[in-house]
Amino acid sequence: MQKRQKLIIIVGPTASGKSELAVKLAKKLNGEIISADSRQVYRGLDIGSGKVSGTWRAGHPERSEGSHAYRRGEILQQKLQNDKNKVFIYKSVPHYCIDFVSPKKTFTVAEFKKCAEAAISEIAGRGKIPILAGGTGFWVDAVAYDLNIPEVPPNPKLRRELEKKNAAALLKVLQKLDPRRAKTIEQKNPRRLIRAIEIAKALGRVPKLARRSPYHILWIGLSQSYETRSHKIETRVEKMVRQGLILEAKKLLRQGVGRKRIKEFGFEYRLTLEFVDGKPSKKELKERLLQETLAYARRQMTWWKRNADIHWISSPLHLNGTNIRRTLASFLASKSHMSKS
RNA sequence: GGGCGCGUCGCAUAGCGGCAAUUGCAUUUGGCUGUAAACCAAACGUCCUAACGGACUACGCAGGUUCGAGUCCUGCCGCGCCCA
Repeated sequence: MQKRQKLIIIVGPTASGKSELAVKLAKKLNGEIISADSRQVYRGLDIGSGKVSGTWRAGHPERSEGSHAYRRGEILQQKLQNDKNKVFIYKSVPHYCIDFVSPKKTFTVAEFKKCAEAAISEIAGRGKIPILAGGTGFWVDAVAYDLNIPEVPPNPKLRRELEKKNAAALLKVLQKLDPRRAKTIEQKNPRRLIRAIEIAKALGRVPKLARRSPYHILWIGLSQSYETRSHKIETRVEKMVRQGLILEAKKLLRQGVGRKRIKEFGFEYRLTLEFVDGKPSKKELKERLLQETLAYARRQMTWWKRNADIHWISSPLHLNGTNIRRTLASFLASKSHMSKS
């Protein structure tokens, strides 16, 4: 029987300190980090997505000599586009799958999955331990459970066509194409229905979702009390606005990213665009940002709550707690391979 | 002082005399098969019941008309606009 690759996964709601914990663990355990955040993959979404501020480095992640550091956004980045070994460095720890896609493109879960898997075997191949950290539940699970996401790329033309129909009509279409999936799907969710039809048209039917676990995983979750969370989020919102969330949105506009596209990058950007258009005041903007962020954190927790494998800790600082320390130690001592199998 | 209009469940809105009362936001809970910070669902006066359901309290306040009033009438209070 083949030994499974070890993987540490860090999850938690926004502003819980995932990045900090990931870096801490990476340094302690000689690991490298894979980001699992659906917006931090894009270049230019820095403040609004809460991205850490790192630099790009060409060459092998471990060979510091002969490699060059580039500040994000510099022209030299173009040179890096073709460099397979480029790596995003934050606090001297390499980060993968972050800050490398044009915001004009759409980067899907399936692409992320490939990116993360490549990074994991890359890291493991060098004898280091991969740490997957991020707030996008679906993306994390896609990797953790090797979800067999159907190989059907988005079909914009079909989607545009289907978007004209309502949920009931879409359901009828799906029922004809794939009655089995029609029974299990959320029957009032147009987005899901459209996607299911898209898959069914391409493959005949929607394949059953298989959940495997190709990795030996240690799940660590960060959670805090409601008070701590709202306090932290309030601080984060203030900081975002101060650091130039509004300028960032304007910059995206200037770069020719469409308004509709920008709104797809989440409520921060949607609300900021509304502010730019002069609807709410700055005070209202902050209030709404706070409100939306709290609601978002709640939804994230809904996703993680049902995952019984997660070891919850309340702060990155509590890594020395007896329980988590023991768990970590036995995980590291367990007999899985560190190198790729 | 005169004329008009408005006061509804946190906020905003709807409500031909049959109403625990519409819708949006917020809130709470939950879901999630290539948009996932997206998208979708449920609950949201109080109490009782496993449930169908029932009881009570509610549309600024006080009266009145009516079998029945958020809805009509009178007065009061508060708010807004216009004329003085």
